[in-house]
Amino acid sequence: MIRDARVLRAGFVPREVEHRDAEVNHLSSVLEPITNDEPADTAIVTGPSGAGKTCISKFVTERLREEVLDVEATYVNCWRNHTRFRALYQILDDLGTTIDIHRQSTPHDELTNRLQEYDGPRTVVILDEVDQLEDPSIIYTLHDLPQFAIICIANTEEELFSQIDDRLVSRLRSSEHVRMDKYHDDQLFDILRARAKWGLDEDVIVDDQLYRIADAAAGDARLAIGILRTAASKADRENCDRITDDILLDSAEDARAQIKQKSLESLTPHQRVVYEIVRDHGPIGPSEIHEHYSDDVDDPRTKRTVRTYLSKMVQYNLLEAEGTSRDREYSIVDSKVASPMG
DNA sequence: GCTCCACCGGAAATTTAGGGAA
DNA sequence: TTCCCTAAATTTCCGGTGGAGC
Repeated sequence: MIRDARVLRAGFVPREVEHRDAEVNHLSSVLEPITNDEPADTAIVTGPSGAGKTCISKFVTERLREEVLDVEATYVNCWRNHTRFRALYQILDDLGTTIDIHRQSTPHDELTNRLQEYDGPRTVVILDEVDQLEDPSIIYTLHDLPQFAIICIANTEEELFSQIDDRLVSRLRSSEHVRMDKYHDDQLFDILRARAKWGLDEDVIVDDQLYRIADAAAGDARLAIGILRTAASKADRENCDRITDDILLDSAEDARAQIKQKSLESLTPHQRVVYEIVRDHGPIGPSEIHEHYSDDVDDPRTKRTVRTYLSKMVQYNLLEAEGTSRDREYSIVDSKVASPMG
């Protein structure tokens, strides 16, 4: 029943982007100077999750590379590569200049030097989830090098600007800003129908079901496609020739759980223990968290380190904090959005 | 208004981990 | 193996914040 599984994967970039013509054209025009071997402006792409920020950024750069020979592109997920070293390493790795760079014994400056010395084709650097960078100075470094055009992707402008220093803020304010909104239900339906058409056999899923997925996903294309993918593979495993309503209902829950699971996998064992304490006992204050935590592990870290864990998990949207001082309490983020799938 | 105190988070110091060279 | 180097993680220290109780 699954014709082409790639189409249903999260990172898939389609040949045609639906309902984002204005944004695609806007971003293309910002990068346009590159086609004449001239430096391009930095672009900032903002919008809620699942609005298609990553998708159109990759789409536009891929199309650019089809049109022009001497253009490179590199994609950095700053959430996974949140240190300056890892982000720089990822870029240099894509450019093929990391042959003799080793993770542990190469100074930071060496990576910066490599970047400055780079004299290959002009390169578009997509910095996804850029507000997750621990040290945003990498934006500054790249911004100064005419060889690189940067696309900064973040949820909101405020989140991005709150992380970086004033000098850079004033520079970025003059950058081109592509704003994206959540998809409407009918737009999401079109996206799903296109994916179903290429990814699944005919009649595996009916329009009414696609509408219900669009409705349940509340404007989030990543979630919508995740639900479709989960439903298709579930039906495939169960040897059904079409997706039943029961399967669809289960898949909506599973797809949400999967997205959260991905975040949890990036936590260290100690961080995981802290998360589980908050999940089981929350809302709960920091002292109590540390007491439970010290009981649960053999070699507990200090309160200060646990505070760092907690603020990190708040940033990752796994936990939420209420109160500012002595009244502060942590609880897990409730991802159960009312689901109209039934 | 004052003091206490749990908590926050920045900065610097220290420890840990992992790779290369001799 | 041992020594040396560096990034990353952690700890130590500490000033700042803001409820709670008086």
